[in-house]
Parts: sequence; C-alpha cells; structure tokens
Amino acid sequence: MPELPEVESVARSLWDGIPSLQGKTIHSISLLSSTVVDKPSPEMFINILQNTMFISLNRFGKYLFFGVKSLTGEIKYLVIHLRMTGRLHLVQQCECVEQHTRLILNLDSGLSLRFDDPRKFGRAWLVENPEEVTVKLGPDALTVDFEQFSNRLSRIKRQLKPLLLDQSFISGIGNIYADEILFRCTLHPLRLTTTLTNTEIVALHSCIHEVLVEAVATKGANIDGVFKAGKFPVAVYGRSGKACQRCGAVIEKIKVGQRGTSLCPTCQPVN
DNA sequence: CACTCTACCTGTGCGC
DNA sequence: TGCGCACAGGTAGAGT
Repeated sequence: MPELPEVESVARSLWDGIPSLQGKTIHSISLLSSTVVDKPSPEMFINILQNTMFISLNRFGKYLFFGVKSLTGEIKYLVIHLRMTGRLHLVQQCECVEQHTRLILNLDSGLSLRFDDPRKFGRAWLVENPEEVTVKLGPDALTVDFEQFSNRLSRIKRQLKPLLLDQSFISGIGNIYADEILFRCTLHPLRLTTTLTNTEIVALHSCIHEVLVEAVATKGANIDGVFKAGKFPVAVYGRSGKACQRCGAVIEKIKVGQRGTSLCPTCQPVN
C-alpha cells in the first residue's frame, strides 16, 4: 500500500500543501492506541513531543522524518512508517475522530495531524538521530545511482522479486511497484541476479527509476479505484486473468516468497 | 548468507 | 442471511 511514491506524496501534501505543517507547534497529544509508539515509552513520547515545532519533513524509503524543535532549541525527529494501512491527515480539530484514529497531534489554528490505521501495523518513533532508524536500510530507490546499484547487485545471489522487496538492498519498493518494475523491464520475478546480463542490469535500474518517478508524478498507484488519490496506472498488479496491455497474453499470478506476484508469462520469460 | 515461516492486525469477499 | 475462512501485505525475528 503506501510505498515510496505514496509516502512521497503524503510528505509533499503535508509540507507544501494547504494547510501545511510548516512552523506549526504541537500543543497537545492524544495517543489512542499506545502500540503505535515503538520508541521511547508512550509517556516519554508524549512529554518530549509536546510544545515542539515542526521545522522539516523528509522521506527516506517508506519512512517519514518530521524534524521537531523544542522550546529550548533541541531538535528531535518524529519518524513514522505507515506500513499497510496507515494514513496521515491534516484536518480541522473539530472534525469527527475516525474509528481507527491512533494518534492525534493538536496544532496551531485549530488544526490536527491525525494518524489513522485500521490494522495497527504503522509505527512511530521519536529519536535524536534519523540514522537510528535508517541504519539498516539500503539507498533510497528513487535516487540510487547506477554505480551504487550495480555494485550492490553484483555481490548478491538472489531472486529478483525478493531482492526488490528487501529494504536493506534498496528502500522504498513494495509489492505493487516490484511487480510493475519487473514487468516494465521484462524480467521474470524468479530470475537470479547472477544470470543477469549487463544490459538487463541497466534496464532494471532505469525501470526502477522510471516507474517510481512516474508514480510520484501521478501521486501513487490507482488500483481499481482503491487508492483514490493516485493516478499511476498499474500494468500487472491485481490484473491476473486480464490481458497484458503489451502482448495480450493472460496475466498470471504466482507466489514468490509467500507474496502474491503478478506477471506476464510472455513478456517476462523465465529464461 | 539466503531462504522460509510466523506473528502482528482487521476489512473484504468468497464458498457453503 | 450468516458463518468460517483465506487473503491482503511491511517488517522483525526465529529457525533451517
């Protein structure tokens, strides 16, 4: 669900949209589901975050980093991962709290930042250094250059699909875009990295970039109207049994490492 | 190191 | 109509 393009879209709308989080102060906090906070303790989380001001917002992979400054000038980072079903809304405080609202930050001028998450998979951290969270992540999938990409790839023997989903290899790609990327560069999800030609590695890297850039530009995926915000047209994800838009063959669905995987058997031959 | 499985969670949609 | 169940998927952690 929210993968790199969707998370990027959330970041842009919260920071550059109207209203914006920029310069807003957190006056009070309602933590409605304490499991949302991973670190530190819920009590510390609330105490430290209270009366801080939003001074920056960055994305890395699928993580959001909100820079917050305390009254004494100390800077910390509120880190949020939306996981499967998390959503962030900047709304008027008077709007009804939804059934699955987990965390509310009440701000200036009657605004609230709300974190809704039906499945409670999403997490928030409050840390001094973003590195604490990103240290285990590979380079961001949107900006990784070919040199770095091919170097990392050359040291690994793995199937392509699990590799693209591995956030320690590159971060930001989830199940939807992994399938879309492999379809675009006509590589089978089970292909081993060690069998790739140089041409195929170049194609894989540029398709990762192309697909993500297009998806960011269209504000994320549009999957049979499920993600209403985005307009990125999926070619294979969720289209099993339908015709391939490139060759007309029937889109197949297989399991790769327990994950549903859609592909075109003609465009993405095993060998 | 590469992989597989399980847990976490709940709304949806299927078959009976 | 209603019940049970598989399914969806990002990540961590344990096990092979």
